[in-house]
Amino acid sequence: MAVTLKDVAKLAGTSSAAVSAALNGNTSSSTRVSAATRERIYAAAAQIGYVSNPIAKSLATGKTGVLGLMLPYEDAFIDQNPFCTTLMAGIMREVLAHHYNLMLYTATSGMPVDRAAMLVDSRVDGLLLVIPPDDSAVFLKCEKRNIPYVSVVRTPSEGALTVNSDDYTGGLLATRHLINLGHRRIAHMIGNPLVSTTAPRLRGYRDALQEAGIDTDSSLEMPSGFLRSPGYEAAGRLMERGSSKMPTAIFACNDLCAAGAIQALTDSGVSVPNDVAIVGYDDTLFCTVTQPPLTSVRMPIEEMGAMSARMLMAKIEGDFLGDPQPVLPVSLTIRQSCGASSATVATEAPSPRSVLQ
Amino acid sequence: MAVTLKDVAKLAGTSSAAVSAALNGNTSSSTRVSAATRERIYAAAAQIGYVSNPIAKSLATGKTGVLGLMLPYEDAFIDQNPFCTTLMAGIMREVLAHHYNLMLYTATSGMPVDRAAMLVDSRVDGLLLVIPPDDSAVFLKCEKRNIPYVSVVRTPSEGALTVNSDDYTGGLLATRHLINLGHRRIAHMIGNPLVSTTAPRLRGYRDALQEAGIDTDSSLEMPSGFLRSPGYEAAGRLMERGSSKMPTAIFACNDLCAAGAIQALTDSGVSVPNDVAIVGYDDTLFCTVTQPPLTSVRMPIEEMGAMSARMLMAKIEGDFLGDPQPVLPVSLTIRQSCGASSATVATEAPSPRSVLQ
DNA sequence: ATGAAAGCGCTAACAG
DNA sequence: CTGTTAGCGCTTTCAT
Repeated sequence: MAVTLKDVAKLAGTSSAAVSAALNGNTSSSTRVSAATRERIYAAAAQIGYVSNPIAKSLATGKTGVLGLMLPYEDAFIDQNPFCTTLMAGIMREVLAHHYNLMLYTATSGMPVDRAAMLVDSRVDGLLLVIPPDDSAVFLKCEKRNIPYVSVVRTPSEGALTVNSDDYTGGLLATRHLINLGHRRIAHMIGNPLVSTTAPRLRGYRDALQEAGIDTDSSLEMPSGFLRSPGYEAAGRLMERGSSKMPTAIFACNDLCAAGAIQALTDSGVSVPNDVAIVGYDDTLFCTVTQPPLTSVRMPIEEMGAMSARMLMAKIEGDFLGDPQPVLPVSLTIRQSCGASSATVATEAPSPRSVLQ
Repeated sequence: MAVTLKDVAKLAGTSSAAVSAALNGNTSSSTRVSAATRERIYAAAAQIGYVSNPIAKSLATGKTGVLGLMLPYEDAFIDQNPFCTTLMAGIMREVLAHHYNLMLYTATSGMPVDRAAMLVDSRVDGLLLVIPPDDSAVFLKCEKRNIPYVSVVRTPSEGALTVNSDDYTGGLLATRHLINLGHRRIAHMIGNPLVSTTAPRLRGYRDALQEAGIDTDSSLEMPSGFLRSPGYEAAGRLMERGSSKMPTAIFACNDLCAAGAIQALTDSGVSVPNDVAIVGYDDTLFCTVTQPPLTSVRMPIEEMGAMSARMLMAKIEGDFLGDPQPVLPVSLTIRQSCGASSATVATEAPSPRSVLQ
């Protein structure tokens, strides 16, 4: 059916080994094939429209040139949180640049081991794990079958390759910004304790308060989740405290949650930023659509994707050298939701290990 | 290195053929293996932790169980337009349910044929093409190498499998809604003539005007693109017309564009919806964040993804039966941006062929 | 019901 | 520099 190496060899009057060598550039040291036969091979291949069969190649070499991307849950895309998608853009760019391909998987957190095993199969040379739960069965499978992997957004553990952004500094920047604007009663809407970014951001929040000599108040640390409606509800609970105990500022775990809070406050006639200032996290497109536009902590999501892909490919090819657990820097994009002069961007130098604090 | 069929066979005291048959359920008619040997095989496989090698299987069978997903451009994710990502959610759901896998490709529209050829390789059983340009080299390759494919969002052509939503009716619904609210001077912000959804939506807009006896005014049909800033600028140009000639309503090509328009109008002290009413398209999360919340045409994006995946898998397996060119129904989600009573959802029965008009 | 053997299309040793 | 020969791990006739 399909035209194979052998067909090319026959037409070029040579062996399939020669064709293989010619079409792959070179094998080890020399070029193996002479310029003359190479030309004949090229001509023959072009004439009958030969296309290499990567499956056969993979079986012979044991390499597939494919990375697996394991997303945290089946609806990873649908919540319209741009994290996964922006990450993928960065990953795709590197993957294509290095002539790899990407295979997509999604995992439910409670995935049984045997299902995880199916994913970790011979079709991929390595795996990119996005926000994997710490008890993921996939880790076991990878270790056992010796498959290289890189985790994106996961508390670094001994020997593992991980890519994170500096959540601790993010919490610090957001909270300091509010403190610098004169706020003393600052609430923090906490995302999800099971996600590894939650704890360091909370520490950053607390440390910023402490720096400023402000006592932490655990009733101001509100679990709220990463979506819009929990942000709306959490802000509602805040308002029930009465004006004397109500915070004058909120540091929300992400932009969606912040947008919900803005809505709740506005609906109740509380002015943002005059009565309550708000900082979001992720610096997504939502920040420019909310009224007022949202000040937000920015992390280099696309670069995180790109870096994780580069690390994985280097690991696969055995020439991995750099930092096995990079922590990428964050910054603060200032808009109108805190009443500060806008269009300013405060950048922070990377503090490589602060995520571990 | 890895444990193979042969290892299992040896341990179970049988042949690799028997193991293959046992582990794959059944071959043709009978079960081939007796219950006794089957038990031994299962036990042996479990004992040494056998995992099938899909690469070898693919080479032997000529099937990979992998669909290729070709996205329209390299930054398909990064513009934060949820179309691609929501589509992928639908695709993934079906793909996983049918025990297929998904491989990701992105294509620049001007991709040369040889690069297209690389993508259309033996690693996939079929291709899902998202918003492919009509001159895409991929079509040629697929036809030539006889690889099944389904295009999502593309003008149906003879014999091709395509999935579309009813853009014509979408344009009709949006425009009629504005007309019913008393508007006569209605602008349409046009997305991109190269994208196949643009023309039918424009036709819907024009036909709705005609139905109502309103003359079309080409100066009100403004090219604007799918992003926020062109929407902002287009609204600016509209306002330069002076209040007597300025439209009282806008039908925008998508939500992002509509959000930009809202911003421009609000910035100039023009009230939405009191002075100008706006309808968006896509009914994304942005609709609930804008001020006022945006009335928008909704299309079943996730279902479009799911359907395209199902069609492709059926085609691959040779049992494709249904409509080769389905056109999915759209509806109108009414919020506050037109001044109509909100929380109403006008639904339209599917008009299967109207996209072709 | 079962085992032997012949591939799937390619690469990698090995002789020449 | 080049052709021959084994496989990679699996499925699939074909005898038995």
